[in-house]
Amino acid sequence: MTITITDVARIAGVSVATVSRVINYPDRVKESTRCKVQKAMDENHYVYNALAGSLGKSSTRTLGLIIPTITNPIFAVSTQGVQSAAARRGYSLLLGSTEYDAETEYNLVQLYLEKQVDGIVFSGRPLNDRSLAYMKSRRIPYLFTWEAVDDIDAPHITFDNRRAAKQVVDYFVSMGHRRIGMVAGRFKDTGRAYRRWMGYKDALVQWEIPYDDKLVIQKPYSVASGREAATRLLKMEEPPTAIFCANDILAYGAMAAARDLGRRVGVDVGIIGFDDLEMSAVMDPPLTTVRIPGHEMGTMGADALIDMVEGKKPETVQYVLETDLILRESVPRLN
Amino acid sequence: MTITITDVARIAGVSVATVSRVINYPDRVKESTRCKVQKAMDENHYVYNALAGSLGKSSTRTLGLIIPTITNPIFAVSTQGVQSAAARRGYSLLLGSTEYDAETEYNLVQLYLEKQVDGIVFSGRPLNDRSLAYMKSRRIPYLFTWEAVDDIDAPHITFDNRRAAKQVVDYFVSMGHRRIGMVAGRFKDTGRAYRRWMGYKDALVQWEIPYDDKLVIQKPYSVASGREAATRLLKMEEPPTAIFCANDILAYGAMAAARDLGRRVGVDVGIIGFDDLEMSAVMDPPLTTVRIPGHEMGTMGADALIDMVEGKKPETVQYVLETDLILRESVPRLN
DNA sequence: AATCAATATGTAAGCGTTTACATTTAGATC
DNA sequence: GATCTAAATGTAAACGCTTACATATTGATT
Repeated sequence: MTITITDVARIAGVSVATVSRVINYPDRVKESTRCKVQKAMDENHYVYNALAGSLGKSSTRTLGLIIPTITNPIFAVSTQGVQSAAARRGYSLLLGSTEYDAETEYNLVQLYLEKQVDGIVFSGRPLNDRSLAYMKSRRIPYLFTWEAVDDIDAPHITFDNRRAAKQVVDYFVSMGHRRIGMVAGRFKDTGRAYRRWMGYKDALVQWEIPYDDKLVIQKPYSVASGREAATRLLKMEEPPTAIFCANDILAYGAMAAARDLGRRVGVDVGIIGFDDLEMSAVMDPPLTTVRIPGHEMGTMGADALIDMVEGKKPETVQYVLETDLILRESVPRLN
Repeated sequence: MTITITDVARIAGVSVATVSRVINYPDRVKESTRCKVQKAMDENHYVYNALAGSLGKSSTRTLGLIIPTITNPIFAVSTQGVQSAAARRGYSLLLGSTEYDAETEYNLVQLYLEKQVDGIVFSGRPLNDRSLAYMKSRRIPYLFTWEAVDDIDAPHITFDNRRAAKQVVDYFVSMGHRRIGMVAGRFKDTGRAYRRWMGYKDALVQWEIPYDDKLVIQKPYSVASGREAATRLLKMEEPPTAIFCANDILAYGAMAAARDLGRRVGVDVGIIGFDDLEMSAVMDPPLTTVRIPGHEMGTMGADALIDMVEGKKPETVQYVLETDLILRESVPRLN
């Protein structure tokens, strides 16, 4: 029923090896026969079977990418980076999300290995130590993005979550804020959430502001939980004048919370986010936030991984990309 | 180097067929031998080779999904739907985006076919007639989401873009608006954009409002272009009192444009979006928009496709899901 | 103990490629 | 035209699994 390389060979009157060559190394076959074969393929609507092909070669020219969730637009941009860089070099992408679940992540790793991907890009530290152990036991390359993973001997392309978070709080302080709350991500979900909290604390230490437990609320990343958390903070007897949200999604929720309570963002209360999503610039007021190199991180990650796959580069790429605090109008200067 | 089914068989002292059976049909092998084999697999860190497996069976248990872009969050939600429904039934997903380019789409289809996917979910009508012809020439099932494709004999799971758009304009009219602009998507990019424009016109006809060319601007979907287009509309000598944006992303831009020009959304000018993204509820003011069944469309699409793949259902699923106009505060009542 | 039907396992031929190696062909050199 | 080298093509053995079919084992039934 389906036509194979063998059929094409028969029709064109050549051997299967020759057909395989016109597919893989066209310039190793004489032009006249190449045309004959090409014609036979076209006329019979031959479709290459990549499964069989990869079984013969060692490689599938496929990368696996693991992200927390596709639902947060920020992972869409890094994913697009990985995808486009991979495509540019002739690789395709297997995409999977963990939804912050360690077991799901492990299954994903296993699936990828079974599907014989040539390499895996992780977004952040693996949630599951088994995932890592599994990877190490195999011989395929992998790397980390989104978060440095110091204790693991693998390359990473990342940015400094802790430092970026500290800069946020530094800025609040420079605007006269001393009582600063934080809507953090859940530390058990991601190391990034934890690092950003560390950065928050670093700044407090530097500016000699006592750490207050009640000012920090861990929440999953969603608009609704940002709203809840910020509502709680703003309703305290002694509410913060500024709130650092661990990502823009949470910040949007926090802005809504402030409005609900009649506090004007950028006038009565300061809010800063993290990620610089496309929408942040058109919030009312425009949201001050940390721009992270999502797309770049993706492309560099894919490129570095492919280099490893193809044995081109040393295995110790350790890039730390720059972040920028984008100043907009969501932070008032306190008299 | 890598350990295969043959190694496992040798170690466990059984035949390869038996090993294959413990992998695929565990209950067809006696418990004692199953344990022996399992042990041999575990101790030697055997990893199943899905490539070789699929070559033997007919199926890869993999679906291909084609979306316009991963960058618009609304496709993230339908993608997540497809993904989760597929996973639930033991299928994995190959994800690719066309970026609204016909050639890219065709390449994607070709890639999927080469990778032997069991079926393909399209998001909207194929941009490229060759894609479609190609699909038809193969024997693998496919279906459409996001948009009915009447002239193609394939199932679809969709919603009525035209009707939903008409309801938007109906609502504007019911609030006293007669001069209504539209920031539309580009008709050449998607049929959905065109359909929504048709719905806009349907309403104008019904309410006997003359169609004015200058009130409709086609733009690619981005915040920036929404802002541009709305700016242009609002700066007209006789500006619209209401603007229908073909998606929420454009609407966010339009809201910013209104603010830039000192027009209060929901008071001086009405804006309605389309998609009901998570953020729309926390815009200032909260954005009135059309909620579409993105997640449901995804899950139903995947389920229907898998049914087809597995030969379970008639091939003529034609679901039209419901949309809802979510009334919030971005539309003023005109005196 | 013989018979029979399940049940469990083994044998070996695919699945559609790739590729090392062998063979043929072509073109250049004398 | 004989010789040699390089280029073009062919042969056949992998790659790691599945599965139809054959064979062996088991246990119930008589």
